Amino acid sequence: MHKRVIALADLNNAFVSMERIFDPKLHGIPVVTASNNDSMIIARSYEAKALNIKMAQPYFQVKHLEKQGLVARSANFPLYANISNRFVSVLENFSNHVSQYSIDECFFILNQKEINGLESYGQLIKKTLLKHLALPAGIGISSSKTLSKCCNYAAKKYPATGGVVNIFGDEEKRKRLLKVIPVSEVWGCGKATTIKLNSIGITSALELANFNPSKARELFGINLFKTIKELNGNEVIEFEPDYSVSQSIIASRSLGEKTDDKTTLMSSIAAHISRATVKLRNQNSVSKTLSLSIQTSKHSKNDAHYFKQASFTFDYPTSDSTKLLKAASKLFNKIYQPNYRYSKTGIMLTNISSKKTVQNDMFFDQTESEKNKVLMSTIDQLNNRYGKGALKMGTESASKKWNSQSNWRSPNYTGSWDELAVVKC
DNA sequence: TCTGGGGTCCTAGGACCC
DNA sequence: TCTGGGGTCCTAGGACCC
Repeated sequence: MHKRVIALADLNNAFVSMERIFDPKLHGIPVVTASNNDSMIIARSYEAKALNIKMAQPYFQVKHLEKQGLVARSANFPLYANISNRFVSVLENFSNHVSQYSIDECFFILNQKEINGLESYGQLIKKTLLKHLALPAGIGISSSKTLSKCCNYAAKKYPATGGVVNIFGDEEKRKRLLKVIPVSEVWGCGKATTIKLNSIGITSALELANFNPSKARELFGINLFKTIKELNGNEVIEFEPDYSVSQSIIASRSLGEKTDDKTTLMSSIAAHISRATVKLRNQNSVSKTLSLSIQTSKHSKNDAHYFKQASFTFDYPTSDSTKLLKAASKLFNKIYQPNYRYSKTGIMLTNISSKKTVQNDMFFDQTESEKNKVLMSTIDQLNNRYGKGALKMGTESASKKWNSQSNWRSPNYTGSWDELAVVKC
């Protein structure tokens, strides 16, 4: 059976590398990127990893390392998204089939008969990313997504690989590679699966690859079955799922300060509705179900934990912020309890369908729908022209107290005319 | 004192129907 | 004096990913 060449490009320490493009001072020193509220570490430079800083570690635990030269940046997602698009563009020069998997990873298909060999083609791609975008990357090449993930693991872990690992069509290499990869590092094997696999004596990726697939299906479910097939070089996971239309849209934030003030909480919820519906309308979709959640910190030892979620299903799917806000307000009053120190609010839109395919029956108020459609597109246009948040719903502005901290945010170099990098020459 | 935000898919269990 | 079986739809929750 003919096999396709499935490659993966994965940016090294993506957010830190992206910050370094615009601030050369950050090279060669320990740098981390902090999540919203500057609370958690979501990217680390090699130097930061060497200081034993862990992924997802709370920042306050490593703050003392600032004395040893640690530098923090607040996450700047608009900037990262922009650079990510350029990353995809570069890869499109090398492959006609590029499928972006995450902000820093792309799968792509290569021609098996690549003239100078797949490995040197991989090196060329890596060099081009470094030259054009100043982004270091690892390249994995094999015949399945899961194997290419394994290749990438080795490309990063073993400098001798030169950052490119190609095992396409090489059975011996595949076995050697999988032998040195712990099963916990296999794409799709999380904590729970790893514990269960270890308990039946499977600790390496190779042992997993040799595990009976139907037995695995029975004990672990369909996903591990697929993983095993993929580890054996079979392309099972769909190459190009449609990422352009989300099936659920989430908007949530930790609050800058814990509070039980209803106005503040509702104001944060209104802002979530705004962001979520813009995204919904941009993909030409409507949603039938709104869920809302409020919660206190899971980690606080002194406070009682409270998490409550409620949802509402509309008679007709909608993308109208005002309708969603009204529903959110009702849900909020249903689940709100005073005297808790709330730390986070969130909403989720589900039951999403394309605007075109929605069928309305004779009771649907067409006039009102048209009126709101015009209002929504006006809001979107004004926000596009004058910047995000230029026009807001009343509730949104009622309180700013929930806004989160980001004290070390780099400028939005590529997304805002006011924040372009200044080059002196 | 201080622990993110955004997704996907699968599964189990309840409601309801015949 | 004894508790069908199969199907569908929905929801909540879990596991995983970055």
